[in-house]
Amino acid sequence: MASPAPIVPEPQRRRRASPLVRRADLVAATVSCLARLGARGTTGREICRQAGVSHGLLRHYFRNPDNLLLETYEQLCEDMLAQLEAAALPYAADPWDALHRYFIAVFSDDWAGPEIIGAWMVFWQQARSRSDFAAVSDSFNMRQRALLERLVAQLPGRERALPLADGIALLSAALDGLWIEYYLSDLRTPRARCVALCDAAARRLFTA
Amino acid sequence: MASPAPIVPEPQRRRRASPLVRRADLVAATVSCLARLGARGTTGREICRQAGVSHGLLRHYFRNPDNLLLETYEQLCEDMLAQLEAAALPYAADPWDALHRYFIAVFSDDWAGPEIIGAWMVFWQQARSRSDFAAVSDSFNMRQRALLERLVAQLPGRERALPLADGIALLSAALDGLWIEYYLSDLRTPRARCVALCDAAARRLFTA
DNA sequence: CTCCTTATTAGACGCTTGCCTTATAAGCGG
DNA sequence: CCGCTTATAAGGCAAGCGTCTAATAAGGAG
Repeated sequence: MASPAPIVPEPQRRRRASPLVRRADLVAATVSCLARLGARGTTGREICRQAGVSHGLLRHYFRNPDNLLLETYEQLCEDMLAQLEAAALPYAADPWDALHRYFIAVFSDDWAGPEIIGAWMVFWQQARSRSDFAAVSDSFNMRQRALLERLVAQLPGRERALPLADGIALLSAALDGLWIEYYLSDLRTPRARCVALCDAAARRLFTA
Repeated sequence: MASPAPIVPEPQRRRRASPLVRRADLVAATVSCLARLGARGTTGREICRQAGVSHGLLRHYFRNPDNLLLETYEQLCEDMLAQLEAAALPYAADPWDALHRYFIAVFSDDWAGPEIIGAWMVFWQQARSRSDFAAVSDSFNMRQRALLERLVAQLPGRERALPLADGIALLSAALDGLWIEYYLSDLRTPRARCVALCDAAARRLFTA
């Protein structure tokens, strides 16, 4: 027989990490948890479990789990916006191409990947009841909309069949809708088709 | 001084109700809870609290809270589909008008009202991880899509700028996107504008 | 009116969560 | 090499949840 287990189990490894790294770890674990387990399964303890740290550590970096959630939301939005701008803003001879690159970026694995996309749904839900989440959501939507407007404004063609504001609102809505569709079943509406549909919608909405 | 409270508090009123009524009560309470409190706040006990029954009763009608959730989802889908059909299918001299009525029904207070709309988000979320919810979601989407196809097929005009399938996919996506938009802030994009945008999109997508 | 089904309540149990406190050691400054 | 900061682990506590069991009465059948 093996010797009995020690009464006091030797403490877990404690490799000390830079605060910034640990915060990033926790944020990443939060996204993963939200995507995999949804709002109900995402608890402070579960996040720490996934991050491989003791549950006491959460409090050391964030006041409470909700706070971590909010910060995760902020960072996800920030990252996505930065990436969208990086993809679409560089000069392109053809403005339609810039828009196309924007569409591709929207459906990138970095935001719409199976390990992430589920988190957005939770955040949207929070945005309806919690004002702090709503503020982040509003800011994000406004900035994304502004970027889209900027891209559309570059398109050639003076006469349009639709008021510009309507066209942008519709394109934006279609984008969101396809996103949901992709979210619900990434097989039924694969990424390539989503992008192609966006392209088609843009042509149809912004040319006479 | 009043006499001391009895040791055994007299049991709550027990008015017996028909099983069907009680089930409906619980389902209604579930929707309300989901909309008001989100996925995290919607617990079996909270639902019963809201329905005004003891928490033991849930088990009497449903095997567990998750089961109640699923049944609620099914019923919500069923009701919405029935209402959409009732609104759009009656004969109209002008097929565009039938489509218009369909749009109005989609944004009706019965499904998109502030006391309900939050529930959908939770269900969508469940649909990603739980296969039984996914099945309901798939069925609902297919039937709704079929209805939309039927309405679009009635529209006049042979030549179209877009493949029909693309047009329907885009219109459906725009519908969903506007729905989200309306969900996130029913002030920013009021119902009337949502419907108007849908009308505009349909004209633009299904005429040459 | 009585009895029997069953809708309903009440409570116990084990588990998990969030919050807080305490103890420990990792790693840097001296 | 030593000591101080602080990142980290561990555990206790109350509250809430889901599950299950037992007790009770409401209301129709006879």
